[in-house]
Amino acid sequence: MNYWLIKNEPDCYSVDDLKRDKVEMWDGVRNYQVRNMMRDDMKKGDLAIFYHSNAGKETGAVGVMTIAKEAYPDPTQFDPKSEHPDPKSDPANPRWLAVDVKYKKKFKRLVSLQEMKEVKALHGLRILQKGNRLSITPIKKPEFDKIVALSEK
DNA sequence: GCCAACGTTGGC
DNA sequence: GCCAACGTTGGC
Repeated sequence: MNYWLIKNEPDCYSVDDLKRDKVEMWDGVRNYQVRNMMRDDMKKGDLAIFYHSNAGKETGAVGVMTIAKEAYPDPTQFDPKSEHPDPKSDPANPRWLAVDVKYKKKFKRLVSLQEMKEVKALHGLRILQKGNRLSITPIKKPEFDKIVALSEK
């Protein structure tokens, strides 16, 4: 059982959108480190914190989702009309992967980035480190639990 | 909107 | 295989 932090710009797709849709294909990942983690380490049933990035005062952890389907070829890489087509990807050996995520819950309140920075137990989070740009990062169970606990305060 | 950090690209 | 240029990310 692994734990993750998955970030996204809420203008693009927010926790409210996931609440409405219940299950969503998490596509558009075009970073090799993230792809490798999806391929090698993401298992069905894993839990993930939903994090809103680039959202001003609303930046932070907003909810929980589960991995509903393990990595499979991301169809958007072959769609010229998608946001991130990759003409160099070979359909016989797709370069990019997607997973399905399922809505679990929306936090009663935002756990802001600033608040997470002030909590010692969360200092190991890669999301808090300068220059971190990975859209999906592994976290530890105590970190996951701490963020959930903060949301219930 | 600015800018620092980082990944990717492509010329050599 | 190096590295400068470029594009993107994301906090502020």
